[in-house]
Amino acid sequence: MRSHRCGDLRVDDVGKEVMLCGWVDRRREHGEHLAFIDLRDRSGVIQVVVQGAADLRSEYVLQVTGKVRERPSETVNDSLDTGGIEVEGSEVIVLAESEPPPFPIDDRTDVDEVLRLRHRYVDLRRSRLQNNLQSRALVTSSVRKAMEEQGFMEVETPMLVASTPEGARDFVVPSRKDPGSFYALPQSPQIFKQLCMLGGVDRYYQIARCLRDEDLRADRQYEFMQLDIEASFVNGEDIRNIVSSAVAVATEAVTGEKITTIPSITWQEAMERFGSDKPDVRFGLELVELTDLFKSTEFRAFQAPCVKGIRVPGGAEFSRSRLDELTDKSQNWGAKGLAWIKIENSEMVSPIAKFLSEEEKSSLKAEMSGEEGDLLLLVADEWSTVCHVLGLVRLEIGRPPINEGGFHFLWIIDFPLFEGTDENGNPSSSHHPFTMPHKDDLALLEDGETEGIRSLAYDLVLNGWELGSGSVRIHRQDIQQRIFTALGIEPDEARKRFGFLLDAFKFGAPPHAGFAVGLDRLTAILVGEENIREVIAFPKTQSGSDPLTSAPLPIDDRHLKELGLKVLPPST
RNA sequence: GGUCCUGUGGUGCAGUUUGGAGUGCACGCCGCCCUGUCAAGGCGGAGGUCGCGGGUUCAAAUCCCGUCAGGACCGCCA
Repeated sequence: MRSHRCGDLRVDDVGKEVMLCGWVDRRREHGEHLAFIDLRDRSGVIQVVVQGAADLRSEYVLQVTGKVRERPSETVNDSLDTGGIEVEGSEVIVLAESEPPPFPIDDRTDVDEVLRLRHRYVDLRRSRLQNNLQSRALVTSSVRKAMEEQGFMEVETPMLVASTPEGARDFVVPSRKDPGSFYALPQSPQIFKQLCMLGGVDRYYQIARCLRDEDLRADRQYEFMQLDIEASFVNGEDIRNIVSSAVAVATEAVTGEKITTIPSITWQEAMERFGSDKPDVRFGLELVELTDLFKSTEFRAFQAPCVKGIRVPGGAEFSRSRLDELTDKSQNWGAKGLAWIKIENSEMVSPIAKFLSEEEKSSLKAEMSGEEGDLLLLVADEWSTVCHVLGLVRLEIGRPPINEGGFHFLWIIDFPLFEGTDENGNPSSSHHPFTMPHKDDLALLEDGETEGIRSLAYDLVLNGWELGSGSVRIHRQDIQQRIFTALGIEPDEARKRFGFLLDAFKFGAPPHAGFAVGLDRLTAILVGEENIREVIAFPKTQSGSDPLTSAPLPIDDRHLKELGLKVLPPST
């Protein structure tokens, strides 16, 4: 139906007879004698000149036959790639008419997102999404190539799997043949990729769809894509090098930026300095350790296991309402309060100034390198609360837009093996129960310790977003048994929950390790989008609905009955 | 489960603080004019459940309560 794409034509094509197809992007009519039509397809826009009246409207689909000609020099449009030429339309066929679109197909209008999602097929015509989807395709094709070149083999794993009690809430699929039983949709191919290693696949990868029924965020959808990787006879560093080169290839493909080495810091350091296990290192405002300084303070609020602060250069200008807002948020995030101190006219100006001794004030200023005009923000509490809250305060105050400051990849290593406790008071795995403990901490595990044990788990972080995580897996049954014991999982229970996997490990398990990279997030950051919905063709809203198809929807009773299901009335 | 923000012709906004006639701006739409525009231009016109429900008031887009939808975040996400 067409000989060329609109945006591909150049001055070299002058004189050619072409046939183009596309949408009416914009029209400029000059009465019954002359009209200019900007014809748009995926490649771009070209001006079609029509002699005589043209009864065309926005978004009509046209097939245009005509000759490419150079524009008169005074009418060249430098802001268009095709601006030096135009097509003299000799025949214009309307392939489809269009009602006026529900919103403008341009880049200037910031349209309500529900409207965009309801008419996503129209939204997709806009260059923002066209470009984003193109970049997304570039990410997947380039990482595929990178993985293949490193000797990885793509293996597909099932979408209908057994539900496991670990991790996120599962999406479930009722079994028709076995009413009352359910498949789960995979949260990740974790088990299967490890089984691939048992199966001698050696180097596995997959661009895998993962599903988790947890509340959505700007960087979270129910379903998302991962570059999933597992390799045998490698250590964690090998895996990190493999992943580093894959994301570097993707970054260069999309942005042209070369990523050479990706620095590593330990989880401990990330928490101490940035109050986060996914630090955004594009800006300062690092946390300052102040616990010792207030060791014997008279001020009750600072008599806590941990005190840290952030120095905000120039922050003395913060208004009272801004500080109150920060305090409210800090409390919402779990702190008892947020202490603020302004350094004005060489004085420590603060509601709490009177509770601090002169010595405390001067050493605080020195410790935090406080200068005239600065604001000092302090939190005192348990170590984890202090880090968590100040980490969020830091982002609230200083975080730049996602597309500023380049691409700061960072490896976070030496995660703790356990974190928190479950409802029975047993420690929980911070990554998953098959994560290999750090070899230097194996002795602690022997002693029945759980606190302070590091694991061979690692995360990849980009500009403050967790891009993915992975670990060295346990391939020895004795160590696995120790972990289950530490987690309070009895042998019977372990057999029930992970029996098939434990069985598999009896038959010659190679040492292996793996990783998974969130491709929606990677793509979003590479194209400078704050929200992964902008790099997904058909995303869901924050409440998990799809305004286009109205999913989720009830199903009829006959269908329910066939599946052996009954819907309870909404609880009140 | 929680905190905060948003909802006004088809679209994007202003108006809400301090209640007084559906008032305004830009784009789009419809009609007419226009032979070199390119976010074309000129003239004219149509288009409104101010998300929804209730309350206060002589009077509510505006104040109060509730609710729905959307968004950001905390919890949650091995």
